[in-house]
Amino acid sequence: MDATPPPQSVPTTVGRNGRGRTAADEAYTRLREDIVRGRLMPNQRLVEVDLAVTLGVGRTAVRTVLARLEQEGLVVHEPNRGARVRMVTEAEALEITQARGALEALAAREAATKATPAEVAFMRETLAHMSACLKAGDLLAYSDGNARMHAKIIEASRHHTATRLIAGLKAQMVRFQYRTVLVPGRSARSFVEHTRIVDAIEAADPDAAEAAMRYHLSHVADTLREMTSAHAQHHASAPDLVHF
Amino acid sequence: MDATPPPQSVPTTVGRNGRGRTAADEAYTRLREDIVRGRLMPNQRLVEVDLAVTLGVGRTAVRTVLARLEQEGLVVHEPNRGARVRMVTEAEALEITQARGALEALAAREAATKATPAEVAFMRETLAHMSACLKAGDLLAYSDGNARMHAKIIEASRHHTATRLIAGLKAQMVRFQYRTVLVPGRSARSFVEHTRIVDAIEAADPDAAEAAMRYHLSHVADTLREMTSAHAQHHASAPDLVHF
DNA sequence: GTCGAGCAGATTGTCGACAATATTTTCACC
DNA sequence: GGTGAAAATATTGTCGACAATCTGCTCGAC
Repeated sequence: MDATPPPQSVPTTVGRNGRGRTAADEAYTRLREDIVRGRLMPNQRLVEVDLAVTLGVGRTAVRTVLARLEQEGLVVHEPNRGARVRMVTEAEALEITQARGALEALAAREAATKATPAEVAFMRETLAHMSACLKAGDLLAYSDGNARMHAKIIEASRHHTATRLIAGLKAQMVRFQYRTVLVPGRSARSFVEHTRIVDAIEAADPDAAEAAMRYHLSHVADTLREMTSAHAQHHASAPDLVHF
Repeated sequence: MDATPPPQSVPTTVGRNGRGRTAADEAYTRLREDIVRGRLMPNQRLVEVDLAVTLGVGRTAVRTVLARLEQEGLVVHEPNRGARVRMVTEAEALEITQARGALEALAAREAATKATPAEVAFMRETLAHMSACLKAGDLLAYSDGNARMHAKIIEASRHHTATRLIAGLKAQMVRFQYRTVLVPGRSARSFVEHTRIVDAIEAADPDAAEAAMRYHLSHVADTLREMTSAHAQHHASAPDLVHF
């Protein structure tokens, strides 16, 4: 009842290997998603055979997947003692936010000299959309627009290294993005800050763009810092969203 | 003569597993070193069986090692086509330097509030040592002191995330550190810049420390930019060193 | 002579089995 | 009844073997 029925081939996820995508890659994507989306709790043990069964691949594949995830910082692995989902403390979350901020400031600077008119136009549209959401009081939609905005700036920077590093940092934070603060009144200020950033990018002024982004992100970090100290007092307070 | 003699155990590198260090870890360290130290050329193919023989481990271990190195950005891996040492272009080197600069600026900021008196003292000593090297014209020794200084600042920041990211970026650059520029007169200015950074850290002034580091690193990036464009003209010019 | 089909050779992807290590349980002894 | 050794269990570390895939080459048709 609990043993894998037959050792007969492996039609589980495979069937047809989706063009160049190996089964291990598939497993990597799936497990990564499970961790990032929070379906696997922090500190939860990751037993190789269990994962192999779940993901429909051999233990070897699971092993390389775990190695990748460890290097990525999503998993910790002690020799002979197995792997666990990495626990990200609030202090670490602050660190990650700071590092991400430093890199996004660089991205903004680069975007100021490299963004195409189409990209700037997209930013303007997003800005308008965000403004509308703000007026309508739809903070969740505002947060989405916010994410799109930052993604566009990063894309416009054409800075492969910064993009890669930011993506990695973001993955470690997703758990926190689901329960981060929206301090009352923060949205309005956030919107103004974003407007300044786009202005600087459109004006092709790298220094101004970097400074504006830095200013914006320092506020985000401050907000996060306040949140964590508040969190220490009354646990599980209001449902929150940080506005980047 | 060329086949591994007997399937008898594996005393190759092992003998006694150096306390918690698995054979795969050993292999990882060794291969990483070989890439970083330049013993393996960029774009060189990394055939799994060959590496297995060289490193004295099985192919499975090699495979996880390659997965880690790929995630780390030292190796590229195409499905069914194997792995190669990643080729870092000069444009990418500039990117990496910029990203590293952004993170080191953050580290300097943190160091300003977290450095211990002992750490500041060490920086002062290093500064004095660098000054002496400069007077003696020993640029190689100066470069060493320079590296120690930056390492100390990063350590003093106690910023685990920034430290980790910087280490990763550094590894990708080592090949370039062996052939980067020392523009005439750069050392003297570099020394002044370092002094300002340490001053700010000692004064526990985060803004000043970050600004000083940013100023310093922008010069490094400029130098690197000039070098790469010059490199395009007359290849393999003077032996060079970049002063961070 | 050039082009494509088809056939080696080499290399990677995947798996199950065995050995080594850590963890838990059992049980004899004080 | 508590304590420690020693077996039993669970899990990871490692390997070789087989299948799938890619690469380069040969060879026949046009």
